[in-house]
Amino acid sequence: MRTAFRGLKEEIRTRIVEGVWAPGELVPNEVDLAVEFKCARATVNRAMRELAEEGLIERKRKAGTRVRTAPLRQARFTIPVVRKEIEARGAEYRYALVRREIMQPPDWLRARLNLAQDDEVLHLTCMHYAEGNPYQFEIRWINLGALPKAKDADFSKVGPNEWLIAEVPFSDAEISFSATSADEDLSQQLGCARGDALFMAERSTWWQGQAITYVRLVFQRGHRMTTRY
Amino acid sequence: MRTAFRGLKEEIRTRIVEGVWAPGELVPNEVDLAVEFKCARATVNRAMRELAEEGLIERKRKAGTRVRTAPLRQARFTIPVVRKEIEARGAEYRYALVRREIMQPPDWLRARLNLAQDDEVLHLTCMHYAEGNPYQFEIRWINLGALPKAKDADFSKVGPNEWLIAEVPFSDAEISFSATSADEDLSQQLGCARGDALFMAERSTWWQGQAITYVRLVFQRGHRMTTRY
DNA sequence: TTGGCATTTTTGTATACACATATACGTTGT
DNA sequence: ACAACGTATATGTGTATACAAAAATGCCAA
Repeated sequence: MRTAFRGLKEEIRTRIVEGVWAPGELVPNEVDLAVEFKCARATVNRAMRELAEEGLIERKRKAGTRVRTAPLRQARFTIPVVRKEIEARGAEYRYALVRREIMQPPDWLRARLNLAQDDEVLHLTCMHYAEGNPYQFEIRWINLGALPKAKDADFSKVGPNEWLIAEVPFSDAEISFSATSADEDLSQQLGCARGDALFMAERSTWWQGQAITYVRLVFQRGHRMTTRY
Repeated sequence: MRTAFRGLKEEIRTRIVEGVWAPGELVPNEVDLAVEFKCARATVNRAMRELAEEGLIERKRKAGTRVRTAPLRQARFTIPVVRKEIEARGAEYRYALVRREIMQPPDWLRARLNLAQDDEVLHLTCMHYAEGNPYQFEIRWINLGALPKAKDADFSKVGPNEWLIAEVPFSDAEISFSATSADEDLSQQLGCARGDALFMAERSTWWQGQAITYVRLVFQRGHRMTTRY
């Protein structure tokens, strides 16, 4: 309980999880709590605001603050750079460029990224290894219309992800997770059987309304993405 | 720009994404920004604190605030109740209890939930349908040692998830996502071929140090979990 | 009864001020 | 050269105060 608002937050949190303040019930207002805890209203306000942010309580002017009946369960994932993810586990990271090709985008990609008629794309496939074992297969397309520099970049040593982060650090993205079946290519690269179920992430990235890249990341067999909340 | 700190936040954000303040660079300190924007330092502080929370900038006392070189990419998922998820899309939701059984927990479950020697578990399997089509297969174990009430609950109309949310609304959980291959049971229930790759979520739930439940949620073929960030 | 308006309560935001705390950096002493 | 120490500085937190904005409530009039 180093600081007041933190202590307050925890106190309120325990009162809620222990059921002192039941779901749906009205929590005392800020002024009353400030009196009870002998602090300023601003301090109560900060504690409550953060708890609302976390989805534990619901606040409305005049109506007051109440404990959520159905708590808003939300989990937060940090999307790691694959190299750091591997190194964080104390494993040795290795990268390899598998294929590189400049091409006209297929229709599905043109639609997905909303590309212009004459935009070309750089198509890359890469492998990421952890401790020598296949870890992640990366299939990427980069919009050369938005990022012509990518044509001259050397992706044999540094993966496109890290290159892009250095080049376009702040972008909007849509990410989705799903399962996919290992085709011939995937089973070869990831060292698994054809038809194995693999965890896959797809990400489309934009910067100032322009499509930058679309990537599929297919993980080794048995991969799990975990978080607590 | 309804409120000052929001406007400030957006202004700072654009300066960062547009590259006015480059990655790794020091941004002006709170006092200077307060002068520039003609507001109080507390207002600047709030804007900056939230941006740090979002992973855009990094703050250290005395050292100042700098733009993150590798922006902390983090996505937030709201974990929905399956019924609401389906109804939110305007589809009709239907639920069915497939199996119900009270049993001794298998060893792997005992280990995972850290169960006592004589704890029994309620094993349930259920189906969730959207617009009449299989949507999600639920395989659940509830620790009767912690929640004896569950023995008498009627899970034929309301799914165990919704029952549990009403019963133990605020719990800690660990969730993980992966891919699994459809076995005989899954392919039957979800109407897909054996061996199909399916997206799966697993969740272990605790309340005050006691294991409540472990559940596997296997989704229909082709399911995606998507978010923007 | 019902619709609309004014009142009042509660949270939301902003300000000025104070002090705490971490820590980069320069200074001093060996 | 290097370690120890002190100091300055930027962020972190807390308080008192003020006004704004939303919205539930009650009142009044048609």
